[in-house]
Amino acid sequence: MSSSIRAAHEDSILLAAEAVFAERGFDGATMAEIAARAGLPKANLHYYFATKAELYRRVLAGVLNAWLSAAGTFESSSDPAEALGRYIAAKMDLARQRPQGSRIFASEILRGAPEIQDFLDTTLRQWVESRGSIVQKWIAAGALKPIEPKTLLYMIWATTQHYADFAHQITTLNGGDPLSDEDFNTAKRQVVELITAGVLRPGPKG
Amino acid sequence: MSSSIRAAHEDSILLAAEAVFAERGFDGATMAEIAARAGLPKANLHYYFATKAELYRRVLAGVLNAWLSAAGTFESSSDPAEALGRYIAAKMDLARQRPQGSRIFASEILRGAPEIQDFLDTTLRQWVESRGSIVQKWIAAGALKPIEPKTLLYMIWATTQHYADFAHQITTLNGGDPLSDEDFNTAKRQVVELITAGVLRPGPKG
DNA sequence: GTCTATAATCTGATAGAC
DNA sequence: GTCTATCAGATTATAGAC
Repeated sequence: MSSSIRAAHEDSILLAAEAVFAERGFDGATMAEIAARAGLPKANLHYYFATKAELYRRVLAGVLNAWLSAAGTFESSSDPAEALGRYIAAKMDLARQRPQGSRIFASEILRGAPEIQDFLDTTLRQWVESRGSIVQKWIAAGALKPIEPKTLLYMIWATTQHYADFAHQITTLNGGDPLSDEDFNTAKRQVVELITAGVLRPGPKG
Repeated sequence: MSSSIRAAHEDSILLAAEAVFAERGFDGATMAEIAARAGLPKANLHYYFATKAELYRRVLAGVLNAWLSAAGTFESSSDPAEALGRYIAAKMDLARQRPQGSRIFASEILRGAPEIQDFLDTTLRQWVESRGSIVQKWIAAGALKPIEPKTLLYMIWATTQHYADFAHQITTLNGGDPLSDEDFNTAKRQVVELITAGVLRPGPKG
């Protein structure tokens, strides 16, 4: 089945490309390094992906899909602490499990998002508006302190994605060792608690 | 005075280089674009800076100096709310006033910090340890909730630097216009309040 | 579908006249 | 100190045999 060979090779190229783009950025990545890491001759990449930019866009599509999957965990609920906690935890897990995707996204934004401006303008913008409405509803119900919803969202994105994008710095400050699962889970719990404690309106019991 | 011509040209090259490195990253930046933006012929850059890497390192040195300047605002104090609030505000102001520096730093960390590993290992590590001790002291005094100091520091860094590193995304989600001074100052106040409210131990008055 | 050779382009860096 | 011309190397992409 030639189609399964094609699928298998595309997958291994995309996997290698995601790693190289994450480590070197779009301009720093070379087709030669991607080919070497995929275990294929360089010319073979161009058989499956016409250009470096097309390969990059395919990698980005996978990154955005994973982002959307975590974004789907932000659900309306009468309990904002539970809803926010679940979303923050999902974003922390995504940063832990797919750090390369987060780094590629960060690098793309740093460049001015030449390849994903449409995603920002449409999908992301609608998502932010709909989730902003949920936050506004919680505020109106007296469950959250008054706050610009985007400020809260940015803090959640920034903090969770930091564990992927700045993992090298975190490792250095951890004495050279990557965060253990235990340390990461402690951080995840503390991030959830710190943010929810910061936005939840103190109840009548103090 | 040849030395003042030299200083003036070095400054204009460094200024142009900071902009280009921030927009394109190290690999994406070209000496030709830096020269064009500095208003000098390309060969002239090599007269003042032998290599692209040396020019990049000089730019990075300025970035780290600005970072250290803001870091100095984190002082020991009997009032953690005031000390943390001042530090967070200083970091927000730095992100607003020198976004390019923050972006170059982020890009450098994403690459694995090949040029500033020494800074991370020495200066930054000592700074984090000393400030971590201050946070521990506040926790022991019952002023802050128990938390790993690095988790708090990472949240502050991530959130404040997000306003520089992800400014393009923020602009897009703001309808295409950069944040106004008013919106930014509102965000700054809310970030300070959200983080301090999250870590401060509720007093006896609730 | 695979792979070697190579074309075409870009870019960092230098030579050398002024 | 300045600047034009150019070299040398790297990199994307393609040609064409197998």
